[in-house]
Amino acid sequence: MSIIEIALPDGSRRELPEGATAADLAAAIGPRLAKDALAASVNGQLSDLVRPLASGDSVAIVTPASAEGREVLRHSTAHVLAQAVCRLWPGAHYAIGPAITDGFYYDFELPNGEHFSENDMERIEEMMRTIVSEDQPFVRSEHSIDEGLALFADQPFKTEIITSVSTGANREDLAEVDASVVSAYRNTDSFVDLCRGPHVPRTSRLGHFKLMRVAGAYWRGDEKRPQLQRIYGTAWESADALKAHLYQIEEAKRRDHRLLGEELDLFSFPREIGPGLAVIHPRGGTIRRLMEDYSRRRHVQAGYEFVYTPHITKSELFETSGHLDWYRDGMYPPMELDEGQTYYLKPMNCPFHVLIFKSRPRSYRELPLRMFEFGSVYRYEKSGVVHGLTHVRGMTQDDAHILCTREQMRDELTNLLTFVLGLLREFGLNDFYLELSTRPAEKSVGSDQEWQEAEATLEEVARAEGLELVLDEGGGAFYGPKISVQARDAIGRTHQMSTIQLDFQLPQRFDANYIGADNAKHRPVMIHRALFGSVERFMAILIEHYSGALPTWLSPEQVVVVPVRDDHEEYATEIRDLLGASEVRARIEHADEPLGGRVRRAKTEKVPYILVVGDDDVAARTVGVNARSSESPERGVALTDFVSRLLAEIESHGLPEGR
RNA sequence: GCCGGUGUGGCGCAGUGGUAGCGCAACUGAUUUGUAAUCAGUAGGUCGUGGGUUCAACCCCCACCGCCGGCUCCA
Repeated sequence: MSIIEIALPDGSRRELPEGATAADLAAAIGPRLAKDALAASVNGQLSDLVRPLASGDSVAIVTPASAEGREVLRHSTAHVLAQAVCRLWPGAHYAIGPAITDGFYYDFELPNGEHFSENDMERIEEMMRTIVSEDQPFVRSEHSIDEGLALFADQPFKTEIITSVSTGANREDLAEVDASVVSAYRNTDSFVDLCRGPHVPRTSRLGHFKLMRVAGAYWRGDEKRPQLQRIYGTAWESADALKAHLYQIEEAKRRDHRLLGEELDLFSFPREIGPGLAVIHPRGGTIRRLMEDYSRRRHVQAGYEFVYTPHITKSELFETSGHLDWYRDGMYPPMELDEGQTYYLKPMNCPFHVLIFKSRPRSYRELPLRMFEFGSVYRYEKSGVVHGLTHVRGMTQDDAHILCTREQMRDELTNLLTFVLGLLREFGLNDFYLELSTRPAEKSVGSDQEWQEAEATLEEVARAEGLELVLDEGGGAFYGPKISVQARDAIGRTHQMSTIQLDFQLPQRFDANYIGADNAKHRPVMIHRALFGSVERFMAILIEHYSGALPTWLSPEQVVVVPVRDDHEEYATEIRDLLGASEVRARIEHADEPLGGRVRRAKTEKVPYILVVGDDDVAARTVGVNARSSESPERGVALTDFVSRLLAEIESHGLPEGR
């Protein structure tokens, strides 16, 4: 018998008899690996353990506690879900069931127009556990298109997939797959699923899963096609990993800005006003004012000028800008006035700013012209997508448009990116990566040269910042490339923050130009940019990032002074007034209930500093400092020391020196 | 928009085809207190809205509204 040679990830080589499988390889390496092995990665491609290896293959054994391992076991768990549903609802159609981040889903259509309800999850889960305990094998088979169609004759979604495979409709999937063959995985005589694989060897390798929710999902994501029911689940390699994930979900719930917004009395969505339209309460208003004030200050320093524009406009403006052509669905319906004029609420600020630029002839000496506005815009978001402050119908953008010459573009972008990151860091976000969206494949405006130059500049600028850069090939708008700053929050979620967008179209549509040094007309380049994105959404992200415990400089209330008895109130008042004189937001919690209760209230309100003052403090002009950030209170701190500490913290935004 | 869930005093929840309850908050009074809940009392709801079934609906049915989860992470 001949010998094959396999390369292992550590660079070593191992010889195996011909016909050996990845399972054999794992066994040859060690019993523990053999027991752990779920699948294999053969020359970078995931494959089943039982597939024979060829000489020269480089093979890595895939184990459960790895990204690939989880992907495989999640995908296999999805099959178990499908089988469970088919057992409980004979005749059910199953569509697709991939592994996704943290879990899997499967889309179904039940017979007789039946629907899952939330209560069914428990039954299905039970059936899944039965299937796991039956220790069914996953057996791969390969079929011709005709065989495949016969095998899945009663599964319309599967037959559609097979047909699309055979016609090569799904190119990217099949780059390396023979379009005349499909594969299937069989668990039992009665359950087989069309699938590329790979899968775990047996169902007993699964088990740490939980069905999370049921949701509607259109077949192929297309609203015009049938709506299926999607069951989402999560699956992990161990009970502990599952538990940790469920805990993480709980943690995210605890931080939900919608709940904290209510608890901390920051904002609300009165139903009298309408979905996605928030009112910001005084406490939330303080946060927002501080955010905006700080942003304004930074923008002034960075050479921006402030402009103000109306909330509504004649339709003509959005006809010229082109928004009515490609953004109409996102706009509130028009208002028809008596004189036959049509007005729209603005979904974007850019055309207004272009008009300011165009209000008189411009010289190259005026450029770059940087116009900033906290611009409130209204967008008619679909009713199902509005969500807290993050997806609303009325919001305020920290919007600016820079008009500059092409020669200035590079410097502007460079400075802009530094500016953005600097500003975001002041709010305590510090884990970023960048995403560059390049020219879309189909239609786009602007010359090749413009695009290339802009993309190259954005890329260069991104690299100069030394941040991770993710390429979103073809993801730019048709009118220009885009760079977006993504930030990771305290629990590792990423949020798209700032966007910087080049625009070759708008100056052209409005025929905006400037007179150059050569005394000829030139077209300026336009840069759209929002740093917070929407002020409301940014506020929501901060609330979640900090679990509502905003840094002292942003806290609606910074200090609560708690006199022990009411004869300490005079001293407490003095402290409050002293702080007030430095614009510190402080209030007194009067001595009409026990100290513990008053401290507790201030704690639940997440006030950064509670100052307890009693006999000792009045005598020595000290305070007892109970800081939000510390486990135990500090007694006898000199009042002057506390004040200077506090002011320094507020001034520095609580960030370390040399930030 | 579509699918599923949900809607009870300001907030968090209970509740049953037969006159609506608890905790917190609020208000009043007492309590004068050294670091996460002092005690007592009072008030507050046409049970999301509109229809229907019934002798009787918060509960059952229908419609609408709001909110929650999701709706191309692709055999």
